[in-house]
Amino acid sequence: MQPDQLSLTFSALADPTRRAILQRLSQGEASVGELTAPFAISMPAISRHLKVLERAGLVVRTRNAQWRPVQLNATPLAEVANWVERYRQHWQEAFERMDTYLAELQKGDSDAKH
Amino acid sequence: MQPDQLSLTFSALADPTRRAILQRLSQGEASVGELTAPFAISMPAISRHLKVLERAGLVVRTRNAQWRPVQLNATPLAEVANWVERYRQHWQEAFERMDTYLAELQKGDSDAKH
DNA sequence: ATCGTATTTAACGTACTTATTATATAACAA
DNA sequence: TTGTTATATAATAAGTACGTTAAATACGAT
Repeated sequence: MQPDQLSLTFSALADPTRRAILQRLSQGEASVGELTAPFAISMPAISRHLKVLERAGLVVRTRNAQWRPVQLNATPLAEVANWVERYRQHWQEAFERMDTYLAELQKGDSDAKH
Repeated sequence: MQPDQLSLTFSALADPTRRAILQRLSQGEASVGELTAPFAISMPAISRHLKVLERAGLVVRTRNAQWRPVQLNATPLAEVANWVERYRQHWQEAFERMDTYLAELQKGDSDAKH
């Protein structure tokens, strides 16, 4: 049973190296070597990360001589945005409750000074 | 090296069972038994999923007699929304390019009929 | 105390993830 | 052809994930 697209996307995003790769690619395509440079891990490791991103549809790879430029494909992120939006109301309410609570705490504090 | 919060959140969301649990909880708190019922997996398995969600801060658990009601905490999703928003422009452009391409294809088709 | 219900933890198996180093492949250049 | 550069794959190892069943724990009721 292969995972659904959304699970594939979330799982690809669950690694900071891969998110950094996506961020780099948001500024334009890059070769595997260029993507490896900023990290302290080997090129094969990056190559595997790229495979994960590719399987999730988050990058596409072309070919240019001995380089294999990697490009961002952000379209799977639309589904992520849709999914998370359903919870916006919930977290906003939670933050409001937190604010109210902190304000109450503050009030209690200044009362205590008297 | 423990994972950062965002990785923890994405990784918790990368499982369809856990996402279904969150959806259920968005309608109100539930016991572990209630959360297990809709699934074809054992209660210990659900209990583990809940532990993952708890570690990611996506649920909180209270206590009520022998029940341990689980509640949604959507606040970590705010960070997810922020992260993904940075790519909105990219996927919108990609969809536009796709639309343009499909329109071109369509035009080519009708041309071909002549 | 003992029993029943709700839930967690333990023990275990299997499969996946992620890294490493060493080797293979692909394309260009001389 | 031979060498150089860029990248991928193989082999291996350690750690994590996720499911199962069986046993432990926690609480309430009798």
